Amino acid sequence: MTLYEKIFLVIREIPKGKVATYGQVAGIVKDCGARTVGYALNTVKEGDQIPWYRVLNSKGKSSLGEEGAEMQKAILEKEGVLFNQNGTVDLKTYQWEGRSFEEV
DNA sequence: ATCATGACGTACG
DNA sequence: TCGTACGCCATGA
Repeated sequence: MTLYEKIFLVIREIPKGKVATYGQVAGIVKDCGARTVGYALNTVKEGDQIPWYRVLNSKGKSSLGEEGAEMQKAILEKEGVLFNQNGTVDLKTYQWEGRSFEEV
């Protein structure tokens, strides 16, 4: 199993209506840094069934461009995640309490 | 095997 | 408080 697979497995565990940060995922999948998580998501294809939109940076905002961010925002709102005026997510409210990779 | 790159994070000015 | 600089690790050429 590659590191990406691990990352994807963890991200798939993010429940609907919750979000996680790159750093958090990196912490769960300890064999990598935050950048690797983002890089992994970048390689995700559309048919991979990965809820990439539930992963935000430490600011609680999408790291994509404006366009991607808006799309992501739309999807998340559809799942019940509310955004602030500045387009960020309230992490202390919606951040997923991820378990260790071992539990998965 | 090496070089350059990328959806991040933290420290410092 | 905001902006910039540097470090992190795995992947693809």
